[in-house]
Amino acid sequence: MMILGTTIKDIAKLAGVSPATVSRVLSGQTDFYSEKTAKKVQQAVKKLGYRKNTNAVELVTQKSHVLAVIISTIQTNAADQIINGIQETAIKNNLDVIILYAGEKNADLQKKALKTVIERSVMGILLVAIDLNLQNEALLKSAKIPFLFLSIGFLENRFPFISSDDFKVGQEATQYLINKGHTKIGFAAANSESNIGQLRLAGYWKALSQHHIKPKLDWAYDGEYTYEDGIQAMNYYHQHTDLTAAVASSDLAAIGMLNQAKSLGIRIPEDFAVISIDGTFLCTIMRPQITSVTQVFREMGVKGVETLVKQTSKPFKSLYTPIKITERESS
Amino acid sequence: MMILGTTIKDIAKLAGVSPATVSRVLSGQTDFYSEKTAKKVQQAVKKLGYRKNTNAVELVTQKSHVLAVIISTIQTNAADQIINGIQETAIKNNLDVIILYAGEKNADLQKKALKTVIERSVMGILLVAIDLNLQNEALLKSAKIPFLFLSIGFLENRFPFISSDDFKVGQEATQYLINKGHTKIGFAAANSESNIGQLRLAGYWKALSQHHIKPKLDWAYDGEYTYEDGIQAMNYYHQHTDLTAAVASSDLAAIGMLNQAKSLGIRIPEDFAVISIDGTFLCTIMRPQITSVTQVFREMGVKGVETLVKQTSKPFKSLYTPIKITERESS
DNA sequence: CTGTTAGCGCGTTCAG
DNA sequence: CTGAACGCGCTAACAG
Repeated sequence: MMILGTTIKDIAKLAGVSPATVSRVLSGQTDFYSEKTAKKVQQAVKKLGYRKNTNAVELVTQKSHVLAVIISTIQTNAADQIINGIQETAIKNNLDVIILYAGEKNADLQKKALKTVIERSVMGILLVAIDLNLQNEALLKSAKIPFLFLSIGFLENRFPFISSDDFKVGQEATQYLINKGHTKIGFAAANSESNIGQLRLAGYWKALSQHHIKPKLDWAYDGEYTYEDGIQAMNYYHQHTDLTAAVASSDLAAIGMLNQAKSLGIRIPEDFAVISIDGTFLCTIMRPQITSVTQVFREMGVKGVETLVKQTSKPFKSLYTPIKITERESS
Repeated sequence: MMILGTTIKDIAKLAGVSPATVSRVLSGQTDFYSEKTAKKVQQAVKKLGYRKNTNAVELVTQKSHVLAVIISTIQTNAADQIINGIQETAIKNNLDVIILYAGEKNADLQKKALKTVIERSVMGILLVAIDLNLQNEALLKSAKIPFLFLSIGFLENRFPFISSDDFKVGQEATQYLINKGHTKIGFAAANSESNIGQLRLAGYWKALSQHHIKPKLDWAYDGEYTYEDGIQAMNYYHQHTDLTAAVASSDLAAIGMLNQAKSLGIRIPEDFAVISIDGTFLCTIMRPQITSVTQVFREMGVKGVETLVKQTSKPFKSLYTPIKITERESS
């Protein structure tokens, strides 16, 4: 239920001017009205408690200042960092930000979120860690609203994105462990069905092969970034392999590995080294602190908004943000 | 920039009917049109790729199906649970949810978020862990939009809210430690300037006094729910007190205490017991796992939406959600 | 069952 | 500098 408020007509009447004049004053069009009328209008506004009707404004102007962020369920604060970057940059550009949750692998929720923002004709859409199904891809494209994927990359530039180079992520993580003297290196919670997972695995294999290491098939343990997947991976490694180190596909997965290692009496990093992918605050509050391939999530958000704002008619160029190894205590 | 799409007029023309009929078909008003016309309309829609203009709809109907959630960046672990509850319940009630970040103690950001949702005349506003300043309180009230605070309570029913009973939170946490045999009990990162902090402290003192324990002034160590505050509290306790246990005002603060204890060679729980307030997943991934006063954040979200939906003209009744002690390894 | 008319609140011509 | 008139896209009221 919407409560009808005072309109520019009401305040026009009270101020003794026309609605058009009120509109000019309120939308801050300098030099199109006299000081005197401006004051009259502002007094009337204060008295009646006017509030703008954005629906009407956007309907007539055919423009929106709203930037929509569609996000999948947050498990770590990676998304928090991205959102902080988005928010800050949006403010600089005079944009309002609305965030919609699309759940996790829930096509219906995704669709609902997409429809919501499309039907409101937002000025742009940022998709954070969203894995769209085909139908929703079509929906997104048909809307003709500028959009950009964040923290998720695509092959062959299927969609514009800003993310880490996940091949390099896998490669550098593995290279780091090799440099530490390891030769039997796993990849835990690899998520091999996703683009990201495949790219990281490819990087992992590349690094191994560069050092003439032949990975066994079960060195890559599948999973989905979760704490539980980390636990299971460590369990499996312990029972079935002689690995001495592993890359974990997320901070949370790494924590699962650490905890399970402790349960099994495996010392980290003496018996087993772990490097995680993400580098959120979780890495620093764990003991041992977790070495990570650190992604610059905040920067993804910043760059994402900037790209959308500078948007011309030509398509976006996708962009890789830098990664770095942050050495801590788990390796 | 908004791209003009096809309107009901366009599809009306193609289908050979009037815009009103198109509107009826599209808004699913059953029994107000024939099968035949419905089909004609739907074909035209498919061909032209129509998408609804929600601004126009809301402008004319004076109604919105959008529920706005304003959220602060603090407590983001808990906020996830609240949002899940909100989202799920919103879907059941055919509501769209938009989330706005209001930063942390940032009056300008708060104001911006409030204005954004107010000027869009959302059907309701849920404020999650938001501490409004006076000016923004006035803004919120003046909007005449139903609202509700979540996870934050007020004295004297100044605003409607759904939260844990923070007096009880402080009292039961303390009582738990007393039951464990402790008599020298601190309260870390107490946040004594906030309503919540004061209520919890009051509960803490009550529990102590019920057992004839006279707390020293410096047993309550101030702070703001953060990891760093937890570290500092433990440091202080170690240097200046002979406490054997403490309540931590958040899971993150508790983690800070645990880590600092480890650095100082203090064993948890043998030398020092900790119970944290919140009970998010952080408690279970730490080693030792952290005993907590567990709040039902998800339920706050569910109840919040339900309350807003059932809203009549009379004011909300505020509501306490249950708490429980979840014993783990830190005590 | 369907078309016509009117108007939601606002910004924007176009005259004055 | 200001007002009158128009229309954004849509639904609701009222006829037919």
